[in-house]
Amino acid sequence: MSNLIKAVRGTRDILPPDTALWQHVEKACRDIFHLYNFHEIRTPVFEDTQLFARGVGEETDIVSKEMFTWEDRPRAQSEKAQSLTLRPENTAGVVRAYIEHKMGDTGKLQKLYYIGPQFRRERPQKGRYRQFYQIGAEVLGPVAAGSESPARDAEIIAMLAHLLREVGIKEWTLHVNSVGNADDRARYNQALREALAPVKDKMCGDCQRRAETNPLRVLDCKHPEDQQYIDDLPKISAYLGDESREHFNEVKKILNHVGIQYHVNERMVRGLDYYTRTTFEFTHGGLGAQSALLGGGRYDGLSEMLGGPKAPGIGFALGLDRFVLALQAEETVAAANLNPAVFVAPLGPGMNAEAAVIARDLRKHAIAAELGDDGFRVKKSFEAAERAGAKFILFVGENEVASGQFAIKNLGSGEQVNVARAEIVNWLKS
RNA sequence: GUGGGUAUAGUUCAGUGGCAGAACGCCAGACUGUGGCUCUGGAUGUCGUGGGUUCGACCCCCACUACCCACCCCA
Repeated sequence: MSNLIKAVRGTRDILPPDTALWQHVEKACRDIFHLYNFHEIRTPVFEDTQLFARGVGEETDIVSKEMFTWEDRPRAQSEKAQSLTLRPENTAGVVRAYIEHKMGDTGKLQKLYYIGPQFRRERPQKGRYRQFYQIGAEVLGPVAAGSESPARDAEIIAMLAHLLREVGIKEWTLHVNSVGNADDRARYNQALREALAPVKDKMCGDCQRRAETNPLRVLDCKHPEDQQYIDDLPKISAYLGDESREHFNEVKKILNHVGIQYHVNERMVRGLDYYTRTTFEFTHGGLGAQSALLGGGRYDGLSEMLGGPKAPGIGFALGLDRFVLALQAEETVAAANLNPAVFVAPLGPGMNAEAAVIARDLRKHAIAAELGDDGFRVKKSFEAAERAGAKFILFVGENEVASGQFAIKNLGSGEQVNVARAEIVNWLKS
Protein backbone atom coordinates (compact mmCIF):
# COMPACT_ATOMS: atom_id res chain seq x y z
CA MET A 1 0.00 0.00 0.00
CA SER A 2 2.63 2.47 1.04
CA ASN A 3 4.62 2.54 -2.18
CA LEU A 4 1.63 2.83 -4.50
CA ILE A 5 1.67 5.86 -6.76
CA LYS A 6 -1.14 8.20 -5.87
CA ALA A 7 -2.52 11.41 -7.38
CA VAL A 8 -0.19 14.16 -6.18
CA ARG A 9 -1.14 16.65 -3.49
CA GLY A 10 -3.88 19.01 -4.59
CA THR A 11 -4.82 16.98 -7.66
CA ARG A 12 -7.62 14.46 -7.89
CA ASP A 13 -9.47 12.13 -10.20
CA ILE A 14 -13.02 12.98 -11.13
CA LEU A 15 -14.88 9.68 -11.46
CA PRO A 16 -18.33 8.61 -12.64
CA PRO A 17 -21.00 9.43 -11.66
CA ASP A 18 -19.53 12.85 -10.77
CA THR A 19 -18.26 13.36 -14.29
CA ALA A 20 -21.88 13.57 -15.45
CA LEU A 21 -22.29 16.61 -13.21
CA TRP A 22 -19.16 18.22 -14.65
CA GLN A 23 -20.44 17.64 -18.15
CA HIS A 24 -23.76 19.15 -17.18
CA VAL A 25 -22.07 22.39 -16.05
CA GLU A 26 -19.81 22.49 -19.10
CA LYS A 27 -22.70 21.96 -21.47
CA ALA A 28 -24.85 24.62 -19.82
CA CYS A 29 -21.98 27.10 -20.10
CA ARG A 30 -21.36 26.33 -23.76
CA ASP A 31 -25.07 26.71 -24.50
CA ILE A 32 -25.22 30.08 -22.76
CA PHE A 33 -22.06 31.33 -24.45
CA HIS A 34 -23.58 30.45 -27.77
CA LEU A 35 -26.68 32.50 -26.97
CA TYR A 36 -24.51 35.51 -26.15
CA ASN A 37 -22.29 35.05 -29.23
CA PHE A 38 -19.11 33.96 -27.47
CA HIS A 39 -16.68 31.68 -29.27
CA GLU A 40 -14.19 29.23 -27.84
CA ILE A 41 -10.47 29.90 -27.65
CA ARG A 42 -7.89 27.32 -26.52
CA THR A 43 -4.57 28.58 -25.28
CA PRO A 44 -1.56 26.55 -24.04
CA VAL A 45 -1.47 25.17 -20.54
CA PHE A 46 2.01 26.61 -20.01
CA GLU A 47 3.41 29.97 -21.06
CA ASP A 48 6.47 32.14 -20.71
CA THR A 49 6.75 33.05 -17.04
CA GLN A 50 7.02 36.72 -17.99
CA LEU A 51 3.44 36.70 -19.27
CA PHE A 52 2.11 36.17 -15.76
CA ALA A 53 4.73 38.30 -14.05
CA ARG A 54 3.75 41.28 -16.20
CA GLY A 55 0.07 40.50 -16.70
CA VAL A 56 -1.09 39.29 -13.31
CA GLY A 57 1.44 41.34 -11.36
CA GLU A 58 4.81 40.59 -9.78
CA GLU A 59 3.57 41.51 -6.30
CA THR A 60 0.45 39.37 -6.28
CA ASP A 61 0.33 36.22 -4.18
CA ILE A 62 -0.34 34.19 -7.29
CA VAL A 63 2.88 35.24 -8.99
CA SER A 64 5.10 35.66 -5.96
CA LYS A 65 4.43 32.31 -4.31
CA GLU A 66 1.89 30.11 -6.03
CA MET A 67 3.17 29.37 -9.52
CA PHE A 68 4.53 26.09 -10.84
CA THR A 69 7.60 27.40 -12.66
CA TRP A 70 10.55 25.58 -14.17
CA GLU A 71 13.53 26.25 -16.38
CA ASP A 72 13.25 24.69 -19.81
CA ARG A 73 16.41 23.31 -21.35
CA PRO A 74 18.22 25.73 -23.67
CA ARG A 75 17.74 24.73 -27.31
CA ALA A 76 21.28 25.70 -28.27
CA GLN A 77 24.47 26.38 -26.37
CA SER A 78 24.16 30.06 -27.20
CA GLU A 79 20.73 30.26 -25.62
CA LYS A 80 19.64 30.76 -22.06
CA ALA A 81 17.14 28.46 -20.45
CA GLN A 82 13.60 29.77 -20.79
CA SER A 83 11.46 30.09 -17.70
CA LEU A 84 8.07 28.47 -18.19
CA THR A 85 5.00 28.41 -15.94
CA LEU A 86 1.82 26.35 -15.76
CA ARG A 87 -0.94 28.91 -16.19
CA PRO A 88 -2.43 30.06 -12.86
CA GLU A 89 -5.27 31.79 -14.72
CA ASN A 90 -6.30 32.20 -18.33
CA THR A 91 -6.96 35.89 -18.99
CA ALA A 92 -3.29 36.72 -19.57
CA GLY A 93 -3.03 33.89 -22.11
CA VAL A 94 -6.13 35.05 -23.96
CA VAL A 95 -4.88 38.62 -24.16
CA ARG A 96 -1.48 37.36 -25.29
CA ALA A 97 -3.18 35.42 -28.10
CA TYR A 98 -5.29 38.48 -28.97
CA ILE A 99 -2.13 40.52 -29.39
CA GLU A 100 -0.09 37.80 -31.12
CA HIS A 101 -2.74 37.15 -33.76
CA LYS A 102 -3.58 40.84 -34.22
CA MET A 103 -7.21 40.10 -33.47
CA GLY A 104 -7.75 43.80 -32.83
CA ASP A 105 -7.10 44.54 -36.50
CA THR A 106 -10.42 42.97 -37.40
CA GLY A 107 -11.96 46.01 -35.80
CA LYS A 108 -14.59 43.89 -34.14
CA LEU A 109 -15.32 43.09 -30.56
CA GLN A 110 -13.81 39.74 -29.60
CA LYS A 111 -16.01 37.60 -27.38
CA LEU A 112 -14.03 34.55 -26.34
CA TYR A 113 -14.54 31.75 -23.84
CA TYR A 114 -12.29 29.00 -22.53
CA ILE A 115 -12.58 25.82 -20.47
CA GLY A 116 -9.59 24.18 -18.90
CA PRO A 117 -7.30 23.37 -15.99
CA GLN A 118 -5.36 26.02 -14.09
CA PHE A 119 -2.57 25.51 -11.57
CA ARG A 120 -1.69 27.21 -8.31
CA ARG A 121 0.58 25.84 -5.62
CA GLU A 122 -1.66 26.58 -2.63
CA ARG A 123 -2.43 24.45 0.39
CA PRO A 124 -5.44 22.36 -0.63
CA GLN A 125 -8.73 22.62 1.22
CA LYS A 126 -12.44 22.48 0.42
CA GLY A 127 -13.01 24.07 -2.99
CA ARG A 128 -9.31 24.70 -3.50
CA TYR A 129 -7.04 22.43 -5.48
CA ARG A 130 -3.62 22.77 -7.07
CA GLN A 131 -5.03 21.70 -10.39
CA PHE A 132 -8.45 23.24 -10.68
CA TYR A 133 -10.78 23.97 -13.55
CA GLN A 134 -12.02 27.28 -14.78
CA ILE A 135 -14.52 28.33 -17.36
CA GLY A 136 -14.15 31.94 -18.32
CA ALA A 137 -15.03 34.48 -20.97
CA GLU A 138 -13.52 37.73 -22.15
CA VAL A 139 -14.88 40.64 -24.16
CA LEU A 140 -12.17 42.85 -25.57
CA GLY A 141 -11.36 44.91 -28.62
CA PRO A 142 -10.78 48.42 -29.95
CA VAL A 143 -12.65 51.20 -28.20
CA ALA A 144 -14.52 51.94 -31.43
CA ALA A 145 -16.04 48.46 -31.22
CA GLY A 146 -17.62 49.34 -27.90
CA SER A 147 -15.21 47.43 -25.68
CA GLU A 148 -15.19 50.17 -23.05
CA SER A 149 -18.93 50.55 -22.78
CA PRO A 150 -20.65 49.85 -19.45
CA ALA A 151 -23.12 47.90 -21.57
CA ARG A 152 -20.44 45.20 -21.87
CA ASP A 153 -20.00 45.00 -18.08
CA ALA A 154 -23.70 44.72 -17.48
CA GLU A 155 -24.15 42.20 -20.26
CA ILE A 156 -21.46 39.92 -18.81
CA ILE A 157 -23.01 40.09 -15.34
CA ALA A 158 -26.49 39.48 -16.71
CA MET A 159 -25.19 36.54 -18.70
CA LEU A 160 -23.74 35.06 -15.51
CA ALA A 161 -27.04 35.32 -13.68
CA HIS A 162 -28.63 33.56 -16.65
CA LEU A 163 -25.88 30.94 -16.64
CA LEU A 164 -26.32 30.18 -12.94
CA ARG A 165 -30.04 29.67 -13.47
CA GLU A 166 -29.36 27.39 -16.41
CA VAL A 167 -26.83 25.35 -14.43
CA GLY A 168 -29.30 25.07 -11.56
CA ILE A 169 -27.51 27.01 -8.81
CA LYS A 170 -29.99 29.17 -6.92
CA GLU A 171 -28.46 30.44 -3.70
CA TRP A 172 -25.94 32.99 -4.91
CA THR A 173 -25.14 36.56 -4.00
CA LEU A 174 -23.68 39.11 -6.40
CA HIS A 175 -21.16 41.67 -5.15
CA VAL A 176 -20.08 44.54 -7.39
CA ASN A 177 -17.61 47.34 -6.93
CA SER A 178 -15.56 49.80 -8.92
CA VAL A 179 -11.86 49.99 -8.21
CA GLY A 180 -11.44 52.95 -10.56
CA ASN A 181 -8.89 53.53 -13.25
CA ALA A 182 -5.14 53.61 -12.63
CA ASP A 183 -5.18 57.26 -11.54
CA ASP A 184 -8.11 56.77 -9.19
CA ARG A 185 -6.43 53.80 -7.62
CA ALA A 186 -3.17 55.62 -7.09
CA ARG A 187 -4.96 58.47 -5.28
CA TYR A 188 -7.00 56.04 -3.22
CA ASN A 189 -3.93 54.02 -2.29
CA GLN A 190 -2.25 57.20 -1.12
CA ALA A 191 -5.29 58.16 0.95
CA LEU A 192 -5.40 54.69 2.50
CA ARG A 193 -1.73 54.84 3.44
CA GLU A 194 -2.26 58.17 5.16
CA ALA A 195 -5.35 56.98 6.99
CA LEU A 196 -3.63 53.77 8.07
CA ALA A 197 -0.44 55.40 9.33
CA PRO A 198 -1.80 56.41 12.74
CA VAL A 199 -3.80 53.20 13.42
CA LYS A 200 -1.90 50.39 11.77
CA ASP A 201 0.16 49.60 14.87
CA LYS A 202 -3.04 48.52 16.61
CA MET A 203 -3.95 46.15 13.81
CA CYS A 204 -2.95 42.56 13.04
CA GLY A 205 0.46 41.67 11.67
CA ASP A 206 -0.85 41.03 8.19
CA CYS A 207 -2.47 44.43 8.08
CA GLN A 208 0.70 46.17 9.23
CA ARG A 209 2.54 44.57 6.35
CA ARG A 210 -0.24 45.30 3.87
CA ALA A 211 -0.47 48.92 4.96
CA GLU A 212 2.99 49.32 3.44
CA THR A 213 2.96 46.99 0.45
CA ASN A 214 -0.64 46.91 -0.73
CA PRO A 215 -3.08 48.97 1.36
CA LEU A 216 -6.08 47.84 -0.68
CA ARG A 217 -5.70 44.39 0.81
CA VAL A 218 -6.30 45.76 4.31
CA LEU A 219 -9.95 46.08 3.30
CA ASP A 220 -10.03 42.32 2.94
CA CYS A 221 -8.93 41.63 6.52
CA LYS A 222 -11.25 39.41 8.53
CA HIS A 223 -9.81 40.02 11.99
CA PRO A 224 -12.76 41.07 14.18
CA GLU A 225 -10.60 43.49 16.18
CA ASP A 226 -9.50 45.27 13.02
CA GLN A 227 -12.97 45.97 11.70
CA GLN A 228 -13.46 49.16 13.73
CA TYR A 229 -10.41 50.70 12.04
CA ILE A 230 -11.35 49.45 8.59
CA ASP A 231 -14.84 50.91 8.88
CA ASP A 232 -13.29 54.35 9.39
CA LEU A 233 -11.01 54.13 6.36
CA PRO A 234 -11.79 56.24 3.29
CA LYS A 235 -14.13 54.65 0.76
CA ILE A 236 -13.08 53.95 -2.81
CA SER A 237 -16.27 55.57 -4.09
CA ALA A 238 -15.05 58.93 -2.84
CA TYR A 239 -11.93 58.66 -4.98
CA LEU A 240 -13.42 57.66 -8.28
CA GLY A 241 -12.92 60.22 -11.02
CA ASP A 242 -15.99 61.46 -12.91
CA GLU A 243 -15.35 59.01 -15.72
CA SER A 244 -15.13 55.96 -13.47
CA ARG A 245 -18.11 57.06 -11.40
CA GLU A 246 -20.34 57.58 -14.40
CA HIS A 247 -19.23 54.29 -15.88
CA PHE A 248 -20.09 52.45 -12.67
CA ASN A 249 -23.41 54.27 -12.33
CA GLU A 250 -24.34 53.21 -15.84
CA VAL A 251 -23.47 49.57 -15.07
CA LYS A 252 -25.70 49.67 -11.98
CA LYS A 253 -28.48 51.38 -13.90
CA ILE A 254 -28.58 48.63 -16.52
CA LEU A 255 -28.46 45.92 -13.85
CA ASN A 256 -31.41 47.56 -12.09
CA HIS A 257 -33.25 47.77 -15.35
CA VAL A 258 -32.84 44.12 -16.27
CA GLY A 259 -33.67 43.17 -12.69
CA ILE A 260 -30.44 41.68 -11.39
CA GLN A 261 -30.07 41.78 -7.61
CA TYR A 262 -26.64 42.94 -6.41
CA HIS A 263 -24.80 44.40 -3.42
CA VAL A 264 -22.29 47.17 -3.82
CA ASN A 265 -19.38 45.95 -1.74
CA GLU A 266 -16.78 48.66 -1.45
CA ARG A 267 -14.47 46.34 0.41
CA MET A 268 -14.27 43.76 -2.31
CA VAL A 269 -10.69 43.64 -3.50
CA ARG A 270 -9.57 41.40 -6.28
CA GLY A 271 -6.17 39.77 -6.15
CA LEU A 272 -4.93 40.39 -9.65
CA ASP A 273 -3.26 43.68 -10.51
CA TYR A 274 -4.86 44.11 -13.91
CA TYR A 275 -8.38 44.85 -12.69
CA THR A 276 -9.77 48.34 -13.29
CA ARG A 277 -13.17 49.92 -12.74
CA THR A 278 -15.93 47.29 -12.52
CA THR A 279 -15.19 44.21 -10.43
CA PHE A 280 -17.67 41.58 -9.34
CA GLU A 281 -17.96 38.30 -7.53
CA PHE A 282 -20.72 35.72 -7.13
CA THR A 283 -20.59 33.90 -3.81
CA HIS A 284 -22.39 30.84 -2.49
CA GLY A 285 -23.15 29.75 1.08
CA GLY A 286 -22.46 26.06 0.62
CA LEU A 287 -18.78 26.26 -0.26
CA GLY A 288 -17.11 26.66 3.12
CA ALA A 289 -14.32 29.20 3.37
CA GLN A 290 -13.76 29.36 -0.38
CA SER A 291 -17.11 31.00 -0.98
CA ALA A 292 -16.42 32.59 -4.36
CA LEU A 293 -18.18 30.77 -7.16
CA LEU A 294 -16.79 33.08 -9.78
CA GLY A 295 -15.17 36.46 -10.08
CA GLY A 296 -14.12 38.94 -12.67
CA GLY A 297 -13.82 42.50 -13.75
CA ARG A 298 -12.58 44.99 -16.25
CA TYR A 299 -8.92 45.14 -17.32
CA ASP A 300 -8.58 48.21 -19.50
CA GLY A 301 -4.79 48.49 -19.51
CA LEU A 302 -3.78 44.82 -19.71
CA SER A 303 -3.16 44.66 -23.45
CA GLU A 304 -0.82 47.67 -23.34
CA MET A 305 0.95 46.18 -20.31
CA LEU A 306 1.74 43.14 -22.46
CA GLY A 307 2.98 45.26 -25.34
CA GLY A 308 -0.24 45.21 -27.34
CA PRO A 309 -2.60 47.83 -28.73
CA LYS A 310 -5.20 49.60 -26.61
CA ALA A 311 -7.85 46.96 -26.07
CA PRO A 312 -10.10 47.52 -23.06
CA GLY A 313 -11.89 44.42 -21.89
CA ILE A 314 -13.90 42.68 -19.23
CA GLY A 315 -14.10 39.07 -18.26
CA PHE A 316 -14.62 36.52 -15.55
CA ALA A 317 -13.57 33.06 -14.51
CA LEU A 318 -15.78 30.58 -12.74
CA GLY A 319 -14.57 27.69 -10.62
CA LEU A 320 -15.89 24.49 -12.14
CA ASP A 321 -14.91 22.53 -9.01
CA ARG A 322 -16.93 25.00 -6.94
CA PHE A 323 -19.95 24.92 -9.24
CA VAL A 324 -20.08 21.18 -8.76
CA LEU A 325 -19.76 21.60 -4.97
CA ALA A 326 -22.54 24.19 -4.98
CA LEU A 327 -24.84 21.91 -6.98
CA GLN A 328 -24.16 19.08 -4.57
CA ALA A 329 -24.75 21.40 -1.59
CA GLU A 330 -28.11 22.47 -3.01
CA GLU A 331 -29.03 18.85 -3.70
CA THR A 332 -30.89 19.86 -6.83
CA VAL A 333 -28.72 17.63 -8.94
CA ALA A 334 -30.44 17.01 -12.23
CA ALA A 335 -27.67 15.71 -14.44
CA ALA A 336 -28.59 13.99 -17.65
CA ASN A 337 -29.15 10.26 -17.41
CA LEU A 338 -26.19 8.72 -19.15
CA ASN A 339 -27.12 5.11 -18.46
CA PRO A 340 -27.76 2.60 -21.23
CA ALA A 341 -31.37 2.09 -22.30
CA VAL A 342 -31.02 -1.64 -22.88
CA PHE A 343 -29.04 -4.48 -21.41
CA VAL A 344 -28.57 -7.22 -24.00
CA ALA A 345 -28.37 -10.54 -22.17
CA PRO A 346 -27.03 -13.56 -24.04
CA LEU A 347 -28.59 -16.65 -22.54
CA GLY A 348 -26.75 -19.92 -22.71
CA PRO A 349 -23.52 -21.03 -24.34
CA GLY A 350 -22.70 -19.68 -27.78
CA MET A 351 -25.10 -16.76 -27.64
CA ASN A 352 -22.46 -14.03 -27.40
CA ALA A 353 -22.12 -13.72 -31.17
CA GLU A 354 -25.84 -13.28 -31.77
CA ALA A 355 -26.10 -10.78 -28.92
CA ALA A 356 -23.18 -8.80 -30.33
CA VAL A 357 -25.02 -8.39 -33.64
CA ILE A 358 -28.15 -7.14 -31.90
CA ALA A 359 -26.22 -4.75 -29.66
CA ARG A 360 -24.43 -3.35 -32.69
CA ASP A 361 -27.76 -2.87 -34.40
CA LEU A 362 -29.21 -0.96 -31.44
CA ARG A 363 -26.18 1.29 -31.13
CA LYS A 364 -26.25 2.07 -34.85
CA HIS A 365 -29.77 3.32 -34.26
CA ALA A 366 -28.59 5.53 -31.38
CA ILE A 367 -29.93 3.28 -28.64
CA ALA A 368 -27.36 3.05 -25.84
CA ALA A 369 -26.81 -0.61 -25.02
CA GLU A 370 -24.78 -2.63 -22.56
CA LEU A 371 -23.78 -6.16 -23.45
CA GLY A 372 -23.69 -9.08 -21.03
CA ASP A 373 -22.00 -12.43 -21.33
CA ASP A 374 -23.34 -15.87 -22.13
CA GLY A 375 -21.52 -17.22 -19.09
CA PHE A 376 -24.00 -15.31 -16.88
CA ARG A 377 -26.92 -17.11 -15.41
CA VAL A 378 -30.26 -15.37 -15.75
CA LYS A 379 -30.16 -14.00 -12.27
CA LYS A 380 -26.73 -12.59 -12.80
CA SER A 381 -27.81 -10.97 -16.05
CA PHE A 382 -30.62 -9.23 -14.21
CA GLU A 383 -28.24 -8.01 -11.56
CA ALA A 384 -25.75 -6.77 -14.14
CA ALA A 385 -28.55 -4.96 -16.01
CA GLU A 386 -29.74 -3.37 -12.78
CA ARG A 387 -26.24 -2.28 -11.90
CA ALA A 388 -25.67 -0.77 -15.33
CA GLY A 389 -28.79 1.32 -14.81
CA ALA A 390 -30.51 -0.06 -17.91
CA LYS A 391 -34.24 0.49 -18.44
CA PHE A 392 -34.83 -2.73 -20.40
CA ILE A 393 -33.29 -6.16 -20.57
CA LEU A 394 -33.36 -8.01 -23.88
CA PHE A 395 -32.78 -11.76 -23.87
CA VAL A 396 -30.88 -13.48 -26.62
CA GLY A 397 -31.27 -17.22 -26.08
CA GLU A 398 -31.83 -20.31 -28.17
CA ASN A 399 -35.60 -19.91 -28.09
CA GLU A 400 -35.39 -16.32 -29.33
CA VAL A 401 -32.98 -17.09 -32.10
CA ALA A 402 -35.06 -20.07 -33.25
CA SER A 403 -38.42 -18.28 -33.18
CA GLY A 404 -37.24 -14.80 -34.17
CA GLN A 405 -39.22 -13.42 -31.22
CA PHE A 406 -37.11 -11.70 -28.56
CA ALA A 407 -38.12 -11.22 -24.95
CA ILE A 408 -37.80 -7.64 -23.73
CA LYS A 409 -38.55 -6.82 -20.12
CA ASN A 410 -39.00 -3.42 -18.53
CA LEU A 411 -36.87 -3.57 -15.41
CA GLY A 412 -38.90 -0.92 -13.64
CA SER A 413 -42.44 -2.16 -14.23
CA GLY A 414 -41.70 -5.84 -14.74
CA GLU A 415 -43.72 -5.91 -17.98
CA GLN A 416 -42.41 -8.30 -20.58
CA VAL A 417 -43.21 -8.62 -24.27
CA ASN A 418 -42.01 -10.63 -27.23
CA VAL A 419 -40.85 -8.58 -30.18
CA ALA A 420 -39.94 -9.72 -33.68
CA ARG A 421 -36.28 -9.31 -34.58
CA ALA A 422 -36.99 -6.63 -37.20
CA GLU A 423 -39.19 -4.64 -34.80
CA ILE A 424 -36.80 -4.39 -31.84
CA VAL A 425 -35.38 -0.98 -32.72
CA ASN A 426 -38.80 0.55 -33.39
CA TRP A 427 -40.27 -0.95 -30.24
CA LEU A 428 -37.47 0.44 -28.06
CA LYS A 429 -37.69 3.85 -29.66
CA SER A 430 -41.43 4.23 -29.03
C1' G B 1 3.77 28.92 4.69
C1' U B 2 0.80 28.41 9.94
C1' G B 3 -2.87 25.93 13.12
C1' G B 4 -6.58 21.99 14.43
C1' G B 5 -8.62 17.14 13.28
C1' U B 6 -8.22 12.35 11.05
C1' A B 7 -5.66 7.70 9.22
C1' U B 8 -8.41 -0.08 10.89
C1' A B 9 -11.85 -4.66 4.94
C1' G B 10 -14.15 -2.19 -1.44
C1' U B 11 -17.21 1.82 1.57
C1' U B 12 -18.91 3.99 6.30
C1' C B 13 -17.01 3.27 10.88
C1' A B 14 -16.63 0.42 15.94
C1' G B 15 -12.68 -1.57 19.00
C1' U B 16 -9.19 -3.54 23.13
C1' G B 17 -1.80 -3.57 26.12
C1' G B 18 -2.85 -10.54 24.89
C1' C B 19 -6.54 -14.74 18.23
C1' A B 20 -8.67 -8.33 13.79
C1' G B 21 -14.60 -6.63 14.26
C1' A B 22 -19.83 -4.74 12.54
C1' A B 23 -22.99 -2.88 8.82
C1' C B 24 -23.39 -2.24 3.82
C1' G B 25 -21.04 -3.94 -0.58
C1' C B 26 -18.64 -8.21 -3.18
C1' C B 27 -18.51 -13.79 -4.62
C1' A B 28 -21.14 -18.54 -4.48
C1' G B 29 -25.28 -21.82 -3.43
C1' A B 30 -30.57 -22.74 -2.23
C1' C B 31 -32.96 -21.24 -7.49
C1' U B 32 -29.40 -25.19 -14.53
C1' G B 33 -34.53 -19.62 -19.20
C1' U B 34 -37.05 -14.59 -15.40
C1' G B 35 -34.05 -10.28 -11.01
C1' G B 36 -35.08 -6.87 -6.83
C1' C B 37 -36.96 -10.42 -1.03
C1' U B 38 -35.12 -14.26 2.08
C1' C B 39 -31.78 -17.92 3.95
C1' U B 40 -26.90 -20.39 4.04
C1' G B 41 -21.83 -20.25 3.14
C1' G B 42 -17.28 -17.57 1.51
C1' A B 43 -13.22 -14.07 0.36
C1' U B 44 -10.77 -9.48 1.62
C1' G B 45 -6.58 -6.18 5.95
C1' U B 46 1.59 -5.25 6.39
C1' C B 47 -4.70 -1.72 11.57
C1' G B 48 -0.85 5.15 6.89
C1' U B 49 5.09 4.79 7.18
C1' G B 50 9.44 4.45 10.30
C1' G B 51 11.34 4.15 15.05
C1' G B 52 10.82 3.65 20.60
C1' U B 53 8.66 1.60 25.42
C1' U B 54 7.01 -3.53 26.69
C1' C B 55 7.45 -10.58 27.77
C1' G B 56 3.83 -8.82 24.17
C1' A B 57 1.67 -2.64 20.58
C1' C B 58 -3.72 -1.78 15.99
C1' C B 59 -3.86 0.42 21.12
C1' C B 60 1.10 4.06 24.88
C1' C B 61 5.38 7.62 23.24
C1' C B 62 8.28 10.16 19.19
C1' A B 63 9.04 11.42 14.15
C1' C B 64 7.33 11.45 9.21
C1' U B 65 3.68 11.30 5.33
C1' A B 66 -1.12 11.80 3.37
C1' C B 67 -6.07 13.46 3.63
C1' C B 68 -9.91 16.86 5.72
C1' C B 69 -11.09 21.68 7.81
C1' A B 70 -9.54 26.56 8.96
C1' C B 71 -5.91 30.85 8.56
C1' C B 72 -3.94 33.00 4.27
C1' C B 73 -5.32 33.57 -0.77
C1' C B 74 -8.76 33.11 -4.57
C1' A B 75 -12.16 30.62 -8.97
